Amino acid sequence: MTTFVELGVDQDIVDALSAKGIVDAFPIQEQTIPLGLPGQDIIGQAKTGTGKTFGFGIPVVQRLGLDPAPGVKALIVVPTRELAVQVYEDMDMLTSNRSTSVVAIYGGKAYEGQIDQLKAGAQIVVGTPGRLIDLNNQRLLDLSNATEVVLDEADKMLDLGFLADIEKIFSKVPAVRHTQLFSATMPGPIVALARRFMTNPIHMRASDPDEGLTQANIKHLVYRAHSLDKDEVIARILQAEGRGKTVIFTRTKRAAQKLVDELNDRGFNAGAVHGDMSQEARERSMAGFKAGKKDVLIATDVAARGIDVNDVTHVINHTIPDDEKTYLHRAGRTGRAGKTGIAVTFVDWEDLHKWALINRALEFGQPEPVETYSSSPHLYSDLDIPAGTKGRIAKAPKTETVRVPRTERAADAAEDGAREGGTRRRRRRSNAAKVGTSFAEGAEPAVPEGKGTDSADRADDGAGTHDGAGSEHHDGKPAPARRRRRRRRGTGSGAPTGA
DNA sequence: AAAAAAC
Repeated sequence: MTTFVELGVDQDIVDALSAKGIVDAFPIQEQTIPLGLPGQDIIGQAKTGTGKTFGFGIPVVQRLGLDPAPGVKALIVVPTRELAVQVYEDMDMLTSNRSTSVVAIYGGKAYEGQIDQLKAGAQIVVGTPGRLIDLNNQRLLDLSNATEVVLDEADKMLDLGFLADIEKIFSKVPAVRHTQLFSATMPGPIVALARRFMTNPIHMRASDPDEGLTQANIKHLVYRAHSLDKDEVIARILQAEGRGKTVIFTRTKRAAQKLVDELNDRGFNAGAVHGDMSQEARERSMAGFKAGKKDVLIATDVAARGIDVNDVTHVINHTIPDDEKTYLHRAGRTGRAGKTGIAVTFVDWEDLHKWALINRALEFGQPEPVETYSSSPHLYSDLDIPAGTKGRIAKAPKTETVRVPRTERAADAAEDGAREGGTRRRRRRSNAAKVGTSFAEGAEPAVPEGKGTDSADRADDGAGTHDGAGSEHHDGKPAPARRRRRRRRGTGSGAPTGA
């Protein structure tokens, strides 16, 4: 571990960090700060929750120096309002021992306060594109001296929904500037596009490219949601012991609202964040969640990126995301700053192709979602994809990846994959083929209703209690239908539901 | 196609 002092960070910034208990630099910070300080353009890529914000933020603050001249000298652009608030708070912390002033500029809020701060001479602006351009058009935000420019969640900022705005913003800042782009995901085509806005950028990756994309601290569990009462199952997960805060993602704003109402009706203390809410209500939810007044947050993908909340132990994908990038960012709300987390994904029947895509892109090596979630609290042993291993199941034998093979062929292939660590490419191809097969089976449920066994479990579960060992039964019968083996696990699985 | 992002 390197300290910030050793990286050449100014003492007042070091003091601000250590006041928050932050002394050692994370790898992405060790790599980018020494380059960012002298003004090197950087594309910084590091996994979720590994400290990218300080990776660009510290150089920005330090490069502005102690120049008291008012006016915007640094611009940090982010994709959502909540992220603007968060990055603003980080920058405000970094500048707490110097006079540099920071302002957050984003929509859904009164203009007045933001304009006042700009007029008062704010030097660092953190904002979302719409309001930034709005105020720039009104000549209330002068970007002509913003020689420090950062795109956070850069791949998102450069995708179609934002690109026109970003081009507009780049046309307003000086041509000679220091430009930093950061994200956990940086697809090749986006990197190529990004170079248009940069000068000889260095692409820094904080991890071995061969390591894969997934965060090693996060365990991924994937369940088929066909004919599953997801609300019920999610409620049960929320009752599991050993749970801290949980973020639940839905595909639509309506689904998010419906779920938060449902969960609150069931007595949970949940909040929502989505684009149909007033900004005030969004921020109330976020603040309540961060402060621990609510321990469940239901969100659309507005909260998929960047949001950093301590002690989120679970991410639940009520609906599977569209692509692997979104999957990675959503899951990355847990397992941050060295902590561990669990990502649970429910795959609806019509979304099997999305799972196939994500499974292949993230190299989970899991041909299909496991059998329907059984409603028992012992879910954590059902499927255990060793993250950060490129899905090389063989490399984690003690993990005992067990699933219910849908066909003999699937079983054979799974064993094949488990045995031969060196055949990743071949296995991946065969996995892809298998997923294709299961998807192509069309009208027939890929897991036949034979999982009625699980339906039975569900019915039993209505009683509310379970014996701790998953291998045991619910109703006196041995668990015959429970075809998968279960493994006792310390957290969450060993305890009664506590319903 | 949804979500996000200005009023």
